[in-house]
Amino acid sequence: MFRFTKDMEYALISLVELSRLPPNQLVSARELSERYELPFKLLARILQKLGAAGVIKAFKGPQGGYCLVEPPHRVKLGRIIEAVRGDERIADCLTEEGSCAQDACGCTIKPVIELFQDKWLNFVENTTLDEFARSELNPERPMEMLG
Amino acid sequence: MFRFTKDMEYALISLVELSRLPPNQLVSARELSERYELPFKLLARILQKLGAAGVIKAFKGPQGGYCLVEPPHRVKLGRIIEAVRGDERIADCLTEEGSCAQDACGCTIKPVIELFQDKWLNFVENTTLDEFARSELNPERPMEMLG
DNA sequence: ACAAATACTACGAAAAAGGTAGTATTAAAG
DNA sequence: CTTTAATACTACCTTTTTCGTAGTATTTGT
Repeated sequence: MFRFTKDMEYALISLVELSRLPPNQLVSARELSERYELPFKLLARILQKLGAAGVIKAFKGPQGGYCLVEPPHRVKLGRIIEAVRGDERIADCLTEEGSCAQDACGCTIKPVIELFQDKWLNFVENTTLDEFARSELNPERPMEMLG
Repeated sequence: MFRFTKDMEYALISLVELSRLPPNQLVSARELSERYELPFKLLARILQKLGAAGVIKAFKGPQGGYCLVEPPHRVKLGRIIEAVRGDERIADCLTEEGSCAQDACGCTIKPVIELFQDKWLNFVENTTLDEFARSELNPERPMEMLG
């Protein structure tokens, strides 16, 4: 449990990159994929999820790409997880309201998981993208090398 | 990412149960398995891990079973995770010291993951078993029903 | 000696994660 | 209006992890 998935890793790499972008500038999936040597198609799909969730904005066509919708300090970690994973819950028996989905869900440990869920939510809702954006990434190919 | 595994669920159910045990009393894997309708062999293996990690103490033979080694407020969540999962890290590129295992680990996002890891560790090291033990469990078969 | 408990290991099925491929759609640029 | 470079979507496959079962060994109280 609680392993960092590639999906989340790629999403954060991309979002940190977007966080450093000058205003009105875009980065394409191709650029990100080459700079950090990430599988293009997979990365593209993740960016599409972030786009569908409204975390980033997409522009089609030549010279297209992505940019953030809001400034990094407004982007909560929880929203990123929700966009990439589909939801933020740590167990199936928890709905959005924090109660069992079915009546007889057989989740004997639900109260314990709810406590865990509360603590987890408090964590992801109080961590924002700018905290990550301050970290240094290590691209395989720096900007200068890419035409 | 960050899903509650069955291993952790079964471990917490067991540990909460052990937390409520009167002094000098034991609970066996069989009892726990029947009371909460958990797969016996799987549960036994998890308890063995907790035993090997020194979280609980095992007694063999008839009338044997398990009990906590320390009081619940001394048992950190991190120790439970470590016992059940093998380690507490959220990504492979993090060693115990928080640095890359290999020199060229290709982990471009390491600094970001380190930040995440710090926050995660802070969470699991500041949460103890007694917080969970206060929750109510919902056994399939209450004590009275078991002989 | 017997029975009841833990300890250990190997194996297999199911689910999730990680990745590839192909096609459709959009839009800028000539 | 054709080309081209970008995103959007879907289906499929491989690998890894999780989940569970089975069998055997070991310990220990009666």
